[in-house]
Amino acid sequence: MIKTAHQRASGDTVAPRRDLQRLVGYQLRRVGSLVVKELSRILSVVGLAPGQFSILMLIDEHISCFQMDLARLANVDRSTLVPMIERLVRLKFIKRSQSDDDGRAFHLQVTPRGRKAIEQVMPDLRAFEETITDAMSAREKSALLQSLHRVEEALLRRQSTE
Amino acid sequence: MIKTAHQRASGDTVAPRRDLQRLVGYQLRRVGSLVVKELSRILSVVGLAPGQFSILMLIDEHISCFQMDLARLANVDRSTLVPMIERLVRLKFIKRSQSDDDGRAFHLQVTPRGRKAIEQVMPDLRAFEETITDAMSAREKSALLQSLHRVEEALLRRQSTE
DNA sequence: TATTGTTATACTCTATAACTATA
DNA sequence: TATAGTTATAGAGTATAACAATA
Repeated sequence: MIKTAHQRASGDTVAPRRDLQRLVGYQLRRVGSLVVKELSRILSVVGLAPGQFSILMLIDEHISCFQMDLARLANVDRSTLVPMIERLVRLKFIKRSQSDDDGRAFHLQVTPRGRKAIEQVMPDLRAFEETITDAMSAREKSALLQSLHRVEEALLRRQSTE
Repeated sequence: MIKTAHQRASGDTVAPRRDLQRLVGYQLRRVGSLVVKELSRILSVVGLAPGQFSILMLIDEHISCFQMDLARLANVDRSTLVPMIERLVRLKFIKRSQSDDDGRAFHLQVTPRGRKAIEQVMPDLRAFEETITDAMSAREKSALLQSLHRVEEALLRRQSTE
């Protein structure tokens, strides 16, 4: 009695997984992409994608920073930032102003409109946080966060020594 | 005394982060993208990207599955799979054979060559696992993995109720 | 010479909608 | 009608290399 693919439910797979699920790297990638998918939905009400919003948040936290600062903070190449910054400027969520001290660089600042977008979306983001840490105790939650920070540091270390 | 962006070291940011680092969702996305970056490097020796390799692994674990099975297992749309499958077939890492029971569907199976690619890359992947769980005890590691599975389940639940 | 930012280009991952062939 | 898979298309995120302007 053979089932079609669509007749198989989630827990009813073709064969058992072996060790894929036990790989932290695999699981991080998997969960990361699910998070992005959900964030896309939430952030679409202000017209931003997850990456763009995270840049907006970083600018908000680092008043009057340069793009090179952001590249380092977000762990991306400076060229990656260009279209994101462009998008945020076009939506008038941030303001660029040439630095007096350095003619090559631009100060980036969140505008009131950008602040409003952040505020508008925060309740949903907090609800999202609640969802993903649903069945966890406060202790578990902070352990998870700490582990994630450790993984991040290990990855950054590894990256810089190559 | 103003520093240029490049003079600022990693721990020496323009202003302190506030709560971004404490958001599990943000941190998962951040770490997820670092993982992908590193996996890209590791897997490039067999000519695969992280997504493509994860599909190869899933096929290996679910002998003779259909693309619809994979879509569910990998949490992606069936159309997303097409170019990945194509790539794996072109590299002769998997084999497609039409199902006798269902003329629409194809059985997917890893070839010896595909197995070899997996084996070739496993040592580096294991070393990568070591790196990212570097300073963690066995207890911490399994707690992290468990938390990640919980987050995944919560996300899948949320996704399916929309 | 080195740095900031841009441009051109390319690849991966992702989805939606419309399509073909089969059930 | 519904399902398996494809195609066309689009957007997001990522990087490398070469460039202009400035330091």
